[in-house]
Amino acid sequence: MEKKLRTKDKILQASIALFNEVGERQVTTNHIAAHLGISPGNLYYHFRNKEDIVRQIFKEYAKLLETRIKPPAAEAEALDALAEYLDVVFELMWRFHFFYANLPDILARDRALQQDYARVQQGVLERVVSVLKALKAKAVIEIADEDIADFAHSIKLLVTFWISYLKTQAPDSPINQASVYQGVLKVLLLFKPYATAQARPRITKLQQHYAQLAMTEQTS
Amino acid sequence: MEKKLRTKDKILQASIALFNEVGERQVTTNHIAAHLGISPGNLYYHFRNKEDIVRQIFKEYAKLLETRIKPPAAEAEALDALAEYLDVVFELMWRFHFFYANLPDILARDRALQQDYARVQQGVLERVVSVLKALKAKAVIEIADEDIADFAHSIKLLVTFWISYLKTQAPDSPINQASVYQGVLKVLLLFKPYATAQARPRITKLQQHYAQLAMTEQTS
DNA sequence: GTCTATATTCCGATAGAC
DNA sequence: GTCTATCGGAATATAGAC
Repeated sequence: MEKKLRTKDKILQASIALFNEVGERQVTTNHIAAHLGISPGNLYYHFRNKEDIVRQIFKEYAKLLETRIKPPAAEAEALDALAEYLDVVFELMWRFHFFYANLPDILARDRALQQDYARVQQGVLERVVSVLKALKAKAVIEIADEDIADFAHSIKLLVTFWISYLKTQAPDSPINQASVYQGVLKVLLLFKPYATAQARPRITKLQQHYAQLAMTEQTS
Repeated sequence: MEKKLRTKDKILQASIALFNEVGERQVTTNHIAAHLGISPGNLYYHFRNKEDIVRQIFKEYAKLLETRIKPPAAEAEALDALAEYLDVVFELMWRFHFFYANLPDILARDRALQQDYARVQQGVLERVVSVLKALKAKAVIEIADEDIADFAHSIKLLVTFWISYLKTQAPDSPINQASVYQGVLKVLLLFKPYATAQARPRITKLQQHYAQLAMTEQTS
C-alpha cells in the first residue's frame, strides 16, 4: 500500500546499489546524495553518518535471513533442507554482496555493527551444526561428532569469503549472480567425501542442479 | 656485514610492524614517519607513496615464499612434504598477517599489486595441486582427478582467509601466532575425510603435532 | 524536509633550505 | 638524506535559510 518510498528508504536502496556496484569503501555520503539528486545536508538529516546507513542495511539483511530460513519440517529430507538453506544464504549474499566483498574492513570500522554481526553469526553457526547433525542422523554423511563444529566453521568460512576469494582471483571481472552460485558447488564438494555410498548419487544430483544455475557465465 | 639499516629498510620494517599491529588501512605515511621520528618529507624521499611501500613489502614476502619452499625430495614422504609446506605458508602468513587481514581491500587499491599477487597465487595453486597429486599417488588420500583442482581452490581459500575469519569471529582479541596455527588444523580437517584407512593414523599424528603449536592460547 | 554554504580535519604530496 | 613549511583535495558534518 505504500508505493512511495520515503527519502530515507530511497537512500538505503541507492546505497545498497552503489555499494554493490563500486564497493562500500569507495562510496561516500556525497556520492550517495549526488546519485539521488539530493543535497548532502538532506542525507545527514536522515542518517547520522555512513556507518548509520550500513548498520541499517545490515539490520535489513539480518531480518531477511531470519524470515526466509524456516525451520525444516521434521519429515523433510535432510538434503532438501540443506539445499533450501544454501539457496537462501547465497541469494541474500548476492543481494548484499558488497558486505561480503570487504567484511573485515567494514566490521573494523564499526563496533556496534561488529556486535550485531557476531550475534547473527552465532545463530548461523548453530543452524549449520543442526543441519550437519540431521544429515548424519539420516545417514547422508558420516562424520565424527567431535569434528562437526570444526567442519561447520570451515563451511561458514568458505561461504563467508567466497566473494572475497572471487575478487582476489579475478579483480577485474565483476561479480555476478552465476559466479556467486559457484560457491554453492564448492560447499557441496566439501560435503562429498563425507557422503555415505547411498547418499552420493543424490549429492551428485544436487551438484548438477547448481551447476545449471552457475553456468550462465564463466568465473571459476 | 651490514648491521646498520638504511632509512629505507627502517621504513619497511616499521611499516610491517605498524600494519600488523593496527591494520594497514589505518596507518598513514604520516604515522609511519612519526613512529620512526623522521619527517614525512623524508619518507617521501624514499618511497613515492604508501602503495609503493606495500608493494615492496609484498615483493619481500613473495621472495621469502619462493626461497623457503623447496621442491620436495622425490623420496620424501608425501605427508612430510605437506607438513613442511604448511609450516612455511603459515609462518610467513603470520609475519605478514596485515596483508591477509584485509586482502580484497588492499588489492582493490593497487592494480600493480593485483597482478603481482595473481602471479604468485598461480604458482601457489600449482604447488597445492602437485602436493595433492603426490598424496594421491602414495595412497594417502583418495580423490577423483576431476575434483583435485576444486579441492585445491577450497584449501587455498581456507588458508587465505583464515585470518580474516578470525577477525570477524573475535574482532577484539588480537591475532597471535597460536591462533594462526589453528588454521593448519582446519586444513588438516579438510583432508581427513579423503584419507585412506592406512593413512588416517598418520594424519591424526600430524593433527596432534599442530594442536600443540596452536595450544598456547585459546582462539577457536 | 530540503537546500546552500561552510567549517573542520586529515591525508597525500611537493618545494626548497640545510 | 633530511627537515620545515605548506598546498591542494576530499570527506565529514553542521548551521541556518527556505
